[in-house]
Amino acid sequence: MTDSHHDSSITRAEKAAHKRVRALGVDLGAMDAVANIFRAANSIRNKAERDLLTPHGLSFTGFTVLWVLWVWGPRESHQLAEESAVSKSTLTGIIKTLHGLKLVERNNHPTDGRRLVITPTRKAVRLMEDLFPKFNKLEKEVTRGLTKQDKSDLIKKLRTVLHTLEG
Amino acid sequence: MTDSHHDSSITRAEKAAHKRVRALGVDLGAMDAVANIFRAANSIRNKAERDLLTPHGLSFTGFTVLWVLWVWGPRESHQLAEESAVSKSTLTGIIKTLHGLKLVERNNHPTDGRRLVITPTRKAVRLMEDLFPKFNKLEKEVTRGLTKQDKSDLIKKLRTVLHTLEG
DNA sequence: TTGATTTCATTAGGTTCCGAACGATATCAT
DNA sequence: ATGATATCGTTCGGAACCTAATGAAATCAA
Repeated sequence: MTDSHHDSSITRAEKAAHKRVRALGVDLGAMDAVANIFRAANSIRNKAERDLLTPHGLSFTGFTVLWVLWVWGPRESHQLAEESAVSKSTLTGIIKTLHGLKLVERNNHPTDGRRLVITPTRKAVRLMEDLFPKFNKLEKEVTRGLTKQDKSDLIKKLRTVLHTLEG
Repeated sequence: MTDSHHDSSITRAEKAAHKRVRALGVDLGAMDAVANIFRAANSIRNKAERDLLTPHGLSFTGFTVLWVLWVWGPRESHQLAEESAVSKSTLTGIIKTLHGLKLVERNNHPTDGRRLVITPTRKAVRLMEDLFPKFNKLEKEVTRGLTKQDKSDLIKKLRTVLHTLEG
């Protein structure tokens, strides 16, 4: 039997891992579930950066921040950091990079001198209108092995995990 | 459109995203599937670093590299980089850090002067024997909202995505 | 009004992360 | 043999990423 047969079977790495931990009373289902979440996230991220983002000078996180601004409109720094799932100090650097690319404006809050309001520029809006459909095309491609129902089930299970983590 | 509420739940973010892209002929299922893979991976990673790894001076990637060495035994650099899903240059830095922690040895390849063989130390093996069951406990906790069958389904769908990416 | 506290963003210091360029070694062609 | 090519790991330059410390501004106490 050759490996030309395409399915979603266990990998060599997983077999080796099972062998290693078999004696330790480990929950293999939980282990493989978490490991595959990481693998999928890394693979998709790398592909998106390579095929789509790097040619535009954007990192994945930079794209995420721009996406949040595109969806929600102007945001204060701390909100933007939270929605983008990065620390405030990381956001400071990202904003600096995006500002250098003329993709965001930094404005003082009208009444509170400590706060900063980040606004996407017209250039950023145009970029996202071009880039996001391409990104979604990539999302569609990487999930093309799943039916609509499969995707719905996958989303539901991942939300369950997220809910557990937040609870 | 002005919102003074502060209820940044996932549902809210997803609703806003849907509203933003509704007119663009986007595949919302693919979008949410990918977004939730990223969210789950980030959350689990952050929790593992915070609760388990940072107290031992390990980064998540450092832990991953150690895990690969623990499962497979001594590896050459390029194999180790590939199994750990990092670039060669990143691995150089990680190995430096792990070497500083006395968790790996760096040995020349017996016949090929270019190659490097990385070996986990006894200290590393002891550390993993202590750490991995705790890590698995965390994996069990974050997936406790899923039945065994749920986890099996989740794994299968993620493998399908990975296979699509590799094909 | 001052001083203490809180709440913002930034800076400081360090690791992780990448691609590209680099030296060193091995291999291949002639 | 010897020059060209390929394959190693490292270095370099720069961005991303974190926590802790700092600076700046608002708020609270008295």
